[in-house]
Amino acid sequence: MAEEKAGKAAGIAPAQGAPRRNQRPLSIKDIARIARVSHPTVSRALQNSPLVNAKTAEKIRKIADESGYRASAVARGLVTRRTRTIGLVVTTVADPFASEVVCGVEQTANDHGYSVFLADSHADPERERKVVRAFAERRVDGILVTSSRVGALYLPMLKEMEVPIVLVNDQHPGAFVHSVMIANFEGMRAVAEHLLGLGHRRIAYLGDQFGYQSDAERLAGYRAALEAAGLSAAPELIAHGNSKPDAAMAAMERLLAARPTAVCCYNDMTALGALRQIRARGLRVPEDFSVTGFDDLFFAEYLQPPLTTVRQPMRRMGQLAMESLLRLMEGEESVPQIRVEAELVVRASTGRVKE
Amino acid sequence: MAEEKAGKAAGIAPAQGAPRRNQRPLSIKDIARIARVSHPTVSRALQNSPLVNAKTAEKIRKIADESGYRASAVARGLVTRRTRTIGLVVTTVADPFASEVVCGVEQTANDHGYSVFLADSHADPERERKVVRAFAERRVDGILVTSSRVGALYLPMLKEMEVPIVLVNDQHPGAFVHSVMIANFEGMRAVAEHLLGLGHRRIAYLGDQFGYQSDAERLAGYRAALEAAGLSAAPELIAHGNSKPDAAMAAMERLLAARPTAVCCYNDMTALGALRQIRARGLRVPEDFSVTGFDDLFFAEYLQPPLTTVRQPMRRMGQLAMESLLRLMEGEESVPQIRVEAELVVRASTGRVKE
DNA sequence: CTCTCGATTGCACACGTGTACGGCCCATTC
DNA sequence: GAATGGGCCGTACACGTGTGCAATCGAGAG
Repeated sequence: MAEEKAGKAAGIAPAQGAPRRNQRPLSIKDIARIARVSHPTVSRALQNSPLVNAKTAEKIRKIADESGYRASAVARGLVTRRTRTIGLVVTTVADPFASEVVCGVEQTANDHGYSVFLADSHADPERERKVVRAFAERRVDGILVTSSRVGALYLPMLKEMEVPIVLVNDQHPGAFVHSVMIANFEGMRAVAEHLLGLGHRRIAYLGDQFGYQSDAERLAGYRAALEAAGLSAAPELIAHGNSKPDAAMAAMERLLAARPTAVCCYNDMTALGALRQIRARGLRVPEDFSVTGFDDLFFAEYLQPPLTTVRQPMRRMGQLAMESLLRLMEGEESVPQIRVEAELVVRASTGRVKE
Repeated sequence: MAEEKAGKAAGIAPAQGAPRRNQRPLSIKDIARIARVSHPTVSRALQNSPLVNAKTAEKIRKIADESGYRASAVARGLVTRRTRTIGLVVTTVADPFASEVVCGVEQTANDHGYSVFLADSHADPERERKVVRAFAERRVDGILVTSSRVGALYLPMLKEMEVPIVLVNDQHPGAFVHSVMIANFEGMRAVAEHLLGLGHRRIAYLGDQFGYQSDAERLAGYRAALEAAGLSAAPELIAHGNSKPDAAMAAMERLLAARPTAVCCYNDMTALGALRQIRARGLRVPEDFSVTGFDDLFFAEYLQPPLTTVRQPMRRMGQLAMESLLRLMEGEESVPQIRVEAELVVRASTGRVKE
């Protein structure tokens, strides 16, 4: 374990200046005093209201700009009842899929003048309670969830605060919320068909036990492909991990006992573990065994061999989700559910079945 | 106190209709009316102030709890001048290193009642301006930066808002801020020594042109190891990318012309690209060529072969940074700079030099 | 019985911004 | 010359919470 130690900085003087602790930022009233007008006039001028004389408005804006005045979003939020703030929940930012979505969300949020509160739920009920409480107290205008493990009692809590909610890649049966989803069924069916086309007949499925709707749909896509080829998905060819590589290794070990020649993984993280286990068994990829992923995370094309997978436009999905949320926050009624196409990306981790 | 009827003259219950758009959350005054006390008493009761009678305080808390009251952090922030909010800047959340740090930061921030505003700078000056402006308007209590590409004029802008700042893994010469850093020099020296110990003599360095301080320190560590072994770092054995795999591929191609037998990469992302280029040249790792990384990102041990690298406790570093920021925000004067030890992790991507 | 003091509680502000409303000044119109 | 009206600006609130201060009440002390 790494230990930290205090750097022996040259001198005890972190003193960078005067005690500026009580220095408060200047307010609209300070600007008003300088410009010799009342503060409402300043307020209007800064909003480019047509109610103020063009000349004085210009003067006021100049003063505000030169003095480095920054309007308090806090005070404004209090009176307008809109904070221009959203809450973004993820299971963990450390997951590459979530990171990409967060990136897309943050970008479009900022482009529209919204700031985002980030919260990690870690799939921990206690922490989820705190997140909901925090968002409620912060008076966020909307909520966006990318947590794939939203608990049954979690969403209702969110619901309580009477604010629009958008989910990414998760849709509970009877959900009261909007969502942006990937075409799970079609995507997984496409990889399975790809493997069938390469001659594979014993194809395994390695899912995510916490994948809920997503896992169910992908599994269904896998099943559909097999059945269309006149095969049936044998129970011993199906196992579940938790989207972490080490759990995938364990699950893959069980699957190998059933002698498959290929495996469809729930996502790329799972494929990472599967690949390792397969190699540990002395099998070569793709000569002896084929592996597929889902997501097309940044590392997929840099693996050895590069991973055949299904691409999700993750950043774009974050953007779409945020755009839906923006419309909902504007009061629009008919914001549609969004379904994004998945794209099969064939690389070198899949090959013709060995004779 | 006079009992006020909350209902309007029309007397129609607003609880039914779909348009709950104007439904405002209940305030401290609503609770006060129900409890038949004044609102300051409610305020004090909810703060567990000893100034209110234990019985009434209990009653008030019960009412607040049952009615689902949530204190407005917005209003509180306005009057107390402290929002209990921090701004977190990253170059991009989509980078695994940043994600891990963010995770650590968010966790400890929330544990201390702080919410975090996340902002992506994307190393874009225009976007950086907007981030600073947003944080200033939101009246954040502190700022945390994990952007490895902080521009020269970016930090001064941050400085303007008179708020404590903590940097992670970046330290500008003459910096006015606090920071948490990894032992870049020692870490890179350790991997270089490891390669020297395996008999390598022509060892290349593949850096990050935007790594600034970090790159300079790691390069220095590499140099120090070579010189201690009586070697000198030839210029043709040094190249720079930008921490993205494809740029690393291009840089690695140039390096290979100098016929090295091993390469020290600035970080794991760089190693990803280097590995691919090396293989494209028909070289086997580690039989023909050795590769090392830095960071120990989640995928490092799942690469084929598993990557020898230097571990950074990224999440812990985020935690430490947040803890420093907390102390600074509490007004502590003597918060030390923090330096974290790096740990060499030897795996299979490095081997004895080929005869 | 009166005075004093401590325990509670309410009143009146403040925080920084937005906005309905009224008032002033000046030009135009009859 | 007076009435009208529009442009511009200030006054007076409101938003929801925190806090200094005064007021009230009851009990114990003298």
